[in-house]
Amino acid sequence: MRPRHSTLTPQELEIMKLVWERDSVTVRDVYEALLERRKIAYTTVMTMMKILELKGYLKKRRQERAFVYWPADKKEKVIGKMIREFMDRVFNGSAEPLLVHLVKGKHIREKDLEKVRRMLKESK
Amino acid sequence: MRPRHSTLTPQELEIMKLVWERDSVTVRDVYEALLERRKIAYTTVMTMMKILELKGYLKKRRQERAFVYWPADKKEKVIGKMIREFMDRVFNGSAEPLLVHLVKGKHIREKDLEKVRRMLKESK
DNA sequence: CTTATAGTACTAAGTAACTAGTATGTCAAG
DNA sequence: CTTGACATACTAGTTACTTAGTACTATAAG
Repeated sequence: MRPRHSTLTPQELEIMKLVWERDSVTVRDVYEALLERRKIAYTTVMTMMKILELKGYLKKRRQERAFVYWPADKKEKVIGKMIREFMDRVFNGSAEPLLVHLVKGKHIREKDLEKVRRMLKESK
Repeated sequence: MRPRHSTLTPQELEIMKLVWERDSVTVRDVYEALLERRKIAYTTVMTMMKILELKGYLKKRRQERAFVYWPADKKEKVIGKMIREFMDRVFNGSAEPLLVHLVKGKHIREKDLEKVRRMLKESK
């Protein structure tokens, strides 16, 4: 049996990002935002948001005829879990090799490095 | 249509880690290593490794009766791509918010922070 | 009132991911 | 020579993920 994704799937994340940007949304709001990037059906978005509600990422209430959805948790909390899951899966749970990759690899621009240096100085 | 995973799936990664640890392996090697953690069928491992070869992550040659597999790319390269994919998907491609999460969140132990400070000092 | 619009509910279906069974062939032991 | 061990090849099934069509309902416009 295939295990269920413990965090947001790619498409779910794409929708959640839009919701977090807007605090509360209708299916139509998300549909129109997604349409600007790619072809997608209204009912597809509806299905995805129903799943997100089922999984506990969205809450909803009726407002007139349509449902209004809003995030159940703060973005930082959910993203934090995704980072944790990634570190567990890829680096067996330790952050250090991830940091080494980020610093040694070409992943970071100099501007970002400077910001991290300041953050680290503050958290000393 | 559902898009194919551009990087290693969780189960694929689990196998690749074992291969990288050992340089070259048979299906049986991987099978026995996986068995120590969970119940799995020999043919399941074989299928997965065939897929990994098909996707270009493994190479193989016949050695006597069995195939011997070895990694097509270095671990650092593949993991680097996974980090890049993660940053793209979750943070729209920028490393900075990931670093902020790592430093501000509870993800890093003090010992690791110290190591990063040293690394950053050297890369100044 | 009829019709267009906009929403939900329900159903369906394709593909990737994951798992494993069955068939087949080869080699070594007895 | 038969049998057991062990390898691959082929086939197949389940579930998650993703997408979307169709039916139905309620509201608003003409």
